[in-house]
Amino acid sequence: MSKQESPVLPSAPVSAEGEQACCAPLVCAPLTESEAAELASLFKAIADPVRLRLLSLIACHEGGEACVCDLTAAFELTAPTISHHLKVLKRAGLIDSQRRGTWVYYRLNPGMLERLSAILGPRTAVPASA
Amino acid sequence: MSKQESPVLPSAPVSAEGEQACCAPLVCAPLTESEAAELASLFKAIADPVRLRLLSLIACHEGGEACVCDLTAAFELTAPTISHHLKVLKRAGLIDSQRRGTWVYYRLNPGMLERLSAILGPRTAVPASA
DNA sequence: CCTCTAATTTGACATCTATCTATACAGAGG
DNA sequence: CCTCTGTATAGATAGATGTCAAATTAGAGG
Repeated sequence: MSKQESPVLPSAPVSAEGEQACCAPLVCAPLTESEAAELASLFKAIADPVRLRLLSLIACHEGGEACVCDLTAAFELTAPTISHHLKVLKRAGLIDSQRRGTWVYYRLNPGMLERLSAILGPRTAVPASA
Repeated sequence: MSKQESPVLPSAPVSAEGEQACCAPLVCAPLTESEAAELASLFKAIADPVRLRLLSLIACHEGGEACVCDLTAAFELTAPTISHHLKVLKRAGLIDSQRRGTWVYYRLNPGMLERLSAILGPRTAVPASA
C-alpha cells in the first residue's frame, strides 16, 4: 500500500485555546494546497454511485460486514468491477478486508466517515462533554 | 439549469418518532440506485482540490463572499479554469453568484455543506437544545 | 494432484474531466 | 461610440476513470 493514513483529517478538531471549534475546518481557514489535495482524494473515493452503495451495503449488513459475493450480487456489474471499487475504497482507508476461508469480508473502517463528515459540517464529533 | 434541488438530501434527518436519528442515512439503510447517483454527483463536485479550496476561500472570506478576481489570484490557474470550477460548484447547488457592476461575487449556499455532512456522519445537525 | 469456486489482477477501450488558448459577453469610463 | 477590464463560453487536448473479458491467485475438497 502506498498510503494509509491521511494527516489532513483532524482527529481532534477542537482548537487548543479552550474554545470549541467555531465551525468546520473547511470554513475556519482556507485550505492549503496539500490539505485540499488530501481531502479531494478522499472525497473522490466516495464520489461514485457504486462505491457509495457499496459503503452503504457494507454498513447496513448484519455484523457490519459483507462478503464480496453479497456485494457483487447487488449490482449488475461484473466481479472485477466490484473488486476494483472495493480496492479504491480500501486504498482510501474507508474499508478494510479480511479473508475467511474462500470468502473475503469487508467492513467499514470506524471513524473515517465521521471524520469526513466533520470536514464539511459543524459539530460533527461527539460532544466532548459526554 | 437542468437540476437544482437534490431530493436525496434530507432536510430533517431526525426521525419523527421523537428519537434522534440512529445514524447517518448512509448507514441506516442501503442507498437506492438513484439516491446513490444523486449523492455521487454532489460529492463529485467537491472531490477536486481546486474546488475544495474555492469553497474554503469563499467561506473564509470576509462577508462570506468572494470576488472571482480574488479567487483567481489564489491559484496558478487561468481565469477560464477557475470559472469552470465555479460553474461546477454552482450547478451542484453549493454556491451562488451575484453580479455587482463589473465584478461577480460568489457565496456558499447555506446548509448545503451541512447536509452533505449529515449523509456521512451522525449528529451533524446543531443540537436542538441550543 | 486435480478441480471447482471465490476473488483479484491485467490489459484494453470508451468516456469523462481538468486545463489551456482563443473568443465572446458585460459593465465602466472616456 | 470606442476601449478597457472582469468574467464566461467554446473548442481542443492530455490525462484520469469506469467497465469488461481474459488470465491469475487462493482456498476447499475430492
